[in-house]
Amino acid sequence: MRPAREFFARDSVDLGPLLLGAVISHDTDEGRVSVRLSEVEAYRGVGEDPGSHAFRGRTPRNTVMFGAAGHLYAYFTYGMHVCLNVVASEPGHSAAVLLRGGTVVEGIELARRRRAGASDRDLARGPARLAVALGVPLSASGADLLVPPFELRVLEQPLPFEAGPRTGVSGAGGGAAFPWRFWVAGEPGVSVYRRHARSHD
DNA sequence: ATACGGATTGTCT
DNA sequence: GACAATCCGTATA
Repeated sequence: MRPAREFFARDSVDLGPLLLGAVISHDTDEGRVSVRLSEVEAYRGVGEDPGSHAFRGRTPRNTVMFGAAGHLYAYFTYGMHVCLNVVASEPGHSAAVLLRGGTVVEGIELARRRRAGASDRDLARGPARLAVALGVPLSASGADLLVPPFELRVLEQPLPFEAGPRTGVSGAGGGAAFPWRFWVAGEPGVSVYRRHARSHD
């Protein structure tokens, strides 16, 4: 089903699992690519989640996290990668769900071109890879995911899922204190867990 | 104005 | 398993 905006206006930790099995589509003049999500991570807001971009309050970058649910929060990181989030929670709050991985279910030829050299399994397996496969640029941050060129369909019946520590989050936001990484067991689109370089102590 | 490090990935060992 | 790539956002002065 294509959910109404209220569907996204809830705690990101609750929304995350509901996005597993959902299909996100993006249209460009090159065509449509759709990805079925198999892994996500929840981030909460101001003062409550040290791993969140919104932890220290509103800034130019994270402003869209404070806006309406169901919009796209895209950010640039490591000097070269774009990652995508679905904004959750309600206006004035700030929370989002990071799309960490999935499998391409439509437009696989276009996705292969965008991810030249990657195996089919790796096309959208990982947050930055997923953004490339879908062809979503950083400039799309703030876009409403409920209207074209995006489409988001979720399952009527939520899938069983597993939860664990978030990947790549260092410091107080990492580790078992925030087990807000959610994935569908056995799905090929689940990324390899790589402990953050700085979590070795 | 400057310094630091990152919600990652690909390549090499 | 280890490391480089690469540049923007944020904090500090």
